[in-house]
Amino acid sequence: MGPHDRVLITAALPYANGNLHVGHIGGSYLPADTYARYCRSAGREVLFICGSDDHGVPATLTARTEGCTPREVVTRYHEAQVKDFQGLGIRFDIYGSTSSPQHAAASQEFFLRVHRNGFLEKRRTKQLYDAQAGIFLPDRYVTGTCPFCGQSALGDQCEHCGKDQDALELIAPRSAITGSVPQVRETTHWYFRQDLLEGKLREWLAAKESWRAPVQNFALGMLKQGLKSRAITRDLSWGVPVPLPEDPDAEGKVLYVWFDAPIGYVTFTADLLEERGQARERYADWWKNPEVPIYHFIGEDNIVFHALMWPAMLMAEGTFQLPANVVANCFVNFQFPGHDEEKMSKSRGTAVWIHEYLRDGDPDPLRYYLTFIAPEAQRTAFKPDDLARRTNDELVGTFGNFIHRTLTFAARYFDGKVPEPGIPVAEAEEVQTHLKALPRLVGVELDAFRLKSAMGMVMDLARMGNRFFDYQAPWKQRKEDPARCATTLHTCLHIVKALAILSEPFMPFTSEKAAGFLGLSAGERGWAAAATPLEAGRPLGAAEPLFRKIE
RNA sequence: GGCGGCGUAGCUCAGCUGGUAGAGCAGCGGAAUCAUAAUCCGUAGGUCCGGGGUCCGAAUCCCUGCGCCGCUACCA
Repeated sequence: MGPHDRVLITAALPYANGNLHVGHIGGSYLPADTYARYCRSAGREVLFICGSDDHGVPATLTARTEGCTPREVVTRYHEAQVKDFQGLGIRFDIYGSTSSPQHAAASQEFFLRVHRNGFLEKRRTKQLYDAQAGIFLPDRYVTGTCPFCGQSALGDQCEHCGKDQDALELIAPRSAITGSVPQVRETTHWYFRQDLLEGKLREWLAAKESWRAPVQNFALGMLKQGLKSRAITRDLSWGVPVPLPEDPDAEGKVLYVWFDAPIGYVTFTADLLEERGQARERYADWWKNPEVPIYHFIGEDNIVFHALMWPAMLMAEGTFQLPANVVANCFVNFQFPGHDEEKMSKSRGTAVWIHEYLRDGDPDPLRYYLTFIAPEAQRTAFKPDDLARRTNDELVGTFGNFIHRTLTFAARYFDGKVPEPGIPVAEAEEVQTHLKALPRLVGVELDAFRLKSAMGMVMDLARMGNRFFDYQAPWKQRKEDPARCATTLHTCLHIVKALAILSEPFMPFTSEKAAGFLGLSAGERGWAAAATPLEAGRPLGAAEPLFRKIE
């Protein structure tokens, strides 16, 4: 058993205004699912939480374009995302929605506590307003000319000179939504005084020893520059209403998505417990219990929020514990053969969409490949050729082949049963020794979130199996030394069992099939069971190829 | 501009707190035939981006130059 008996794992909330591509999966959902599966296999009590982030401007714009309601937009994408996750075996305990009434209530309560604790400040500001669309424009929806370099720029930042912009300073501003000339209007917003928490945040972050360096460095670097208080309300109709009924300024305002979204993790935890017949309030057993580590899996773009703003929110609220780790991956770029690496992009057609992949692709090879190229420390690129090569060489050739050759051999020459080990053989004992230690070794890597390394150890086991099989040459031993042959197969079957169990976090569908060949019941598939061999006489099922070649 | 990252074999990358360069794939040579021709063995291949410094000793620490990249607060 690992360091903790109970863990709370979250994966970044996908925005419910688009489909998922391999970058999303590799960056956040797959690592989170892999870790969650490992924890479950190791016997820990796990809550694996995710859901769609339904609020925000883009959903309202999509709705406007399509002539439907934001609700319809987010429902459609929410369902599409659920399908994608299921197809890939990403198994959340709950996939909630931030547009639920429960979430609104939870966010409002959180807001009020932060307010009462003195971390909110009301300010009157000027902002650009699109009269034609009838909405205040977020900075990035304003285009114009950069006052610094004279080139065209967006309202939040100039791409040419890199300077931060104040949308109000842009020359000849236009609304990116309607193209009309925006008006300057006054409005009131509530600002979150995260700057008051800089010292506490720095102290908390600096003490983290096991965080990935890029995450910690990045967050500490931001702190060095100083946090700005940040508006956490918006003039929109789609979102969680600001819960200050006695204040006329609050009318028609909602919470900023990045304020309500992370609270979604808490809401969904309560939703899940309710589903399981417990009181919603029991969420506190997880969120306010220092015995339970909370791990947030996110993409690199989210570091600011999860390592700074969200912890600041939790500190300001005052009753929650802070995340134990924020596990961030970098982006995955995309590279067609013969082309330069590019960002995943909808418009340029350089994204591999999950629903398209799943039409004729198997989930496990994608999971395997994404874990192998996982950008744990730096960006990497998704290359279709590379996916095919790794599938064919490593999954078909090494992993699948070892299991298949072992099982077909046992079926043919040992009557489809696990043989009684014959005489002791030194090499077989070495394998036993290795297998005895392996679950723990792989577990150490997983608990340190070195998923690529952990999976590499599992693949190495398959290589070891092939090497052992060839070296022993049971097809020869069978005739010359049947006792040794029995030992060989007994050992190989133990390796198959270990592969079936230890590959589960990475390739759950394959693991399920392999465990089925061995007739392993759910109770026999626990992580530590990989260390012990199959008992002699156990009947084996018929093996079939675990993977098919690509192309 | 500010902050950060990367540059190791033909390719993709490992190399934690400094102690004689590693893996997979591709290449070359061989073995084997139980297996989805899937496997195994052997072999070759690197002034660890350049330059300085610290040290008995640096891919590893410090400085500097070059090249690539990211973030900069609503793209995982």
